[in-house]
This record gives sequence, C-alpha cells and structure tokens, in this order.
Amino acid sequence: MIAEILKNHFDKYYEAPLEAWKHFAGLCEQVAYEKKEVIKQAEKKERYGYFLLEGAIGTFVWTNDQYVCLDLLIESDFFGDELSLHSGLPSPLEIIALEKSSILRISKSNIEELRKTPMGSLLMSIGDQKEIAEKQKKQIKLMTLTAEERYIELLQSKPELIQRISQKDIASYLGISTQSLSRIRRNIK
Amino acid sequence: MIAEILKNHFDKYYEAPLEAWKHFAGLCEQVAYEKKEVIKQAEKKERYGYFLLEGAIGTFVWTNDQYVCLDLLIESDFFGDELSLHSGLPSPLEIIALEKSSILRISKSNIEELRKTPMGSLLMSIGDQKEIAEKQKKQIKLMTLTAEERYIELLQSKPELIQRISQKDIASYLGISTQSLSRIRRNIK
DNA sequence: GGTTTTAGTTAACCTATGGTAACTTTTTTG
DNA sequence: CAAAAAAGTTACCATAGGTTAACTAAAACC
Repeated sequence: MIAEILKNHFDKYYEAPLEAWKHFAGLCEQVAYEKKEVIKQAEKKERYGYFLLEGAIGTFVWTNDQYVCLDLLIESDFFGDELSLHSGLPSPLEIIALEKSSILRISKSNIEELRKTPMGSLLMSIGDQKEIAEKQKKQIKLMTLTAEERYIELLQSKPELIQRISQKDIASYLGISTQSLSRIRRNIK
Repeated sequence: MIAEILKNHFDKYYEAPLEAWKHFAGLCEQVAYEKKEVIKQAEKKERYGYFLLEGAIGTFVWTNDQYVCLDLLIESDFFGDELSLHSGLPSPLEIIALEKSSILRISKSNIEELRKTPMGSLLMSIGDQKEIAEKQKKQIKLMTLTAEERYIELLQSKPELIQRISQKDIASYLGISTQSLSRIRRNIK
C-alpha cells in the first residue's frame, strides 16, 4: 500500500515494477510528527531521507539575522537535508512539521544500500536533477518577479499550499514580510 | 597534462589516480571560443558537458521580459546546461563565452559511458551535490542580503571575477540594474 | 584612425517593500 | 472556558533600488 503510493508518485519520472517499490518501502520506517515538531535540527547531521505521506513540512534556515523558509511541501513528495545527508556534515537547515504529518524515512545506510542498485542510483540522480530544476526556477522567480507576482504565481501553481500553510511561513518562503503579504492579499481581492 | 588539471581540480572532492583522469580526458575534446561566442543556444538541446580550462563564461536566461545572469565562471570548473543535458529536452538557458576561452567538452554519449563506471557515477553525483549547494547558497543570499551586501560578498569571495567580468553582467548576476551597481561601487569607495 | 556601438556614470524622480506600531483575530494552553 | 500567546491586519513613514535620461568613456568595426 505504501509501495503503491511510492510507485504512483514516481511513475511520472521513472517506471519500476511494484515489486521494486515494495523492496524500497521495506527499507523505510514510518514515523509520525505533531505540528511544530522538529524533524531535523539546525546544525545537526542528517541521518535520513524522507517521503511525506500526509501533512506539510517546511525547510528553514537562520542566516544573516533572518529566518528564511527555503521550501514548503505538502504530501506527497521526497524531502530532506540532502547536503548534510550526503556530506555527513552538520548543516544549518531546520526541517519542521507544519501540520500533523505521517512520514516515511530511510536511513543513510539503507540509502547507500539502495544506491548500489541500478534503480536506486537512478532514483537518486532523478531526485538531484529535480532539486536542481526547482532551485533554478526559484532563483529566476526571485530575480525577475515582484513580490506580488511571486505570490500570484504560487497561488496559481500551488493553491492548496496557500490554504494550508500559515501566511507567516508563506511570506518567508516568498522572501517578503508578513505585512507585505497582507497588503498584497488585500490588493488583489 | 589536461588529465593533471582535472585531477588537480577534483582532488578536493574525490581522489582518483592520474590514470583515471587520463581516461576521462580521452573522452573529451578541446574547443576554443571567441569572446561573445555562444556555447549553448537558448531553446536548444544541450549535447555536451563542459570544463572551462581558460577564460570566462556566463549562463543566462531570458524570462519574464528580463535577461538574467544565473551563473558566472572563470577557470577552472565544470559547467553546462545540466537540465537539458540530462532530460534531453530543450531549455531556455544560454551559455556564452565572456572572454576568449579554452574549453574541454564531453559528449552526452561519453557521459553515459562514464556514468557506468563507479568513478563516473560518483563524479556525477558529486557534481549534482555541488550544484545544489551553490544554488542553495545563492537563494539564501538573494533572500537575506541587500544589493550592496551581495556585491561586497562577491567582491570578497571572488575578487578576480569582479576584475574580469563586465559590470553589466555582474549587475545581472546580482539581480540589480547597472545603475544601481554603479551607485554601490561609488558608495563603498 | 575616425566612426559607430557598447559599457559605464551620474542625477532626479518614483515606487515597491521594509520597519514600527497599534490593533484584531485566531490558536494554544492551563 | 478563560487567559495568554501567536498570527494576521492596517496605517504611516522610511528607504533601497528601479526607471528615465543625458552624458562620458571605452571598445569594436570599417
């Protein structure tokens, strides 16, 4: 059943038989987080990769005296502090459950196990490429769109996210103050 | 000799015997570009990965009515339109030689060949991770620093780049107008 | 080598967004 | 359920950075 969710989510990128996903799911454990619970602490080493089955999470970083939201996610998708996981070093990223969430996680050692299989290494590579593409798009938006345009774009591309995530976090994700977001919301109504 | 440059550049990330780098170099061809020459055209498919031996290049994209510089590079480093190369689809990225440049390039089929070796797949993965880390840093800077702070940061972290690249391109890379960059340069002197 | 094109500078003005602050609404907690 | 804390709204003012425009300097081209 979890294998089906994984297969279903991944079929658009890479088709593998259900058996393979069952094997994948077998390497994972399911964990539950309450709202506001910390999934990965800042300045610590990450030891897992995650797949969000149900709920919402946010990735944050405290730099240059500001708390910034780098990413917001609602089910279903992979997430994690990939850089820390890969390098084995601590990173400043903090990952927090923004709703009561059900999460699948896979340990670093099982990831390495998986990476040895052709499917595993392909999955990692696809994951990296997806992440690069996402970050490139985000950079372009930050550089070319106004705050209002970025909000409208998010509203159109991820309407459900706007419904479920607090405006505080959405403002931070868009790189603006909560007051600006309030003003923008008023203006476009 | 080219193998030595590659080994030297990569030793900080991954140590491989010179023989392995000779094999790598053997899969590449050396090409020369004049200043302003287009290395990869916008909306075309990328068929190569590149290593900049000498010179300077910039990655640009035309979106939302603006010409944005996504990346600037002086020797020696890998670069390319990775997303197009990996997906096989056209991408809007344009890569341009900003100085007379000497470049090593490797075809998509040779990359696939290389990826089958343990060293090759590790190199690709390291490259992806480096790119994700770079983009994450850039995003954080865009979201937390002012234009002036971003310029000073670049000045300190890559002084040579500031010397060699035109202010037009640096301004675009920093996400500001050339007039603003002029003003900033005057203010900090 | 002179002309045209491109890059860089400066100034005046304008606007989007940040910061402060006071207030209301919602959520959390004992 | 009441009290406290957090989230969201609104208004006012301050300012970083964009835009336009006119000018200068440097590079590219015939």
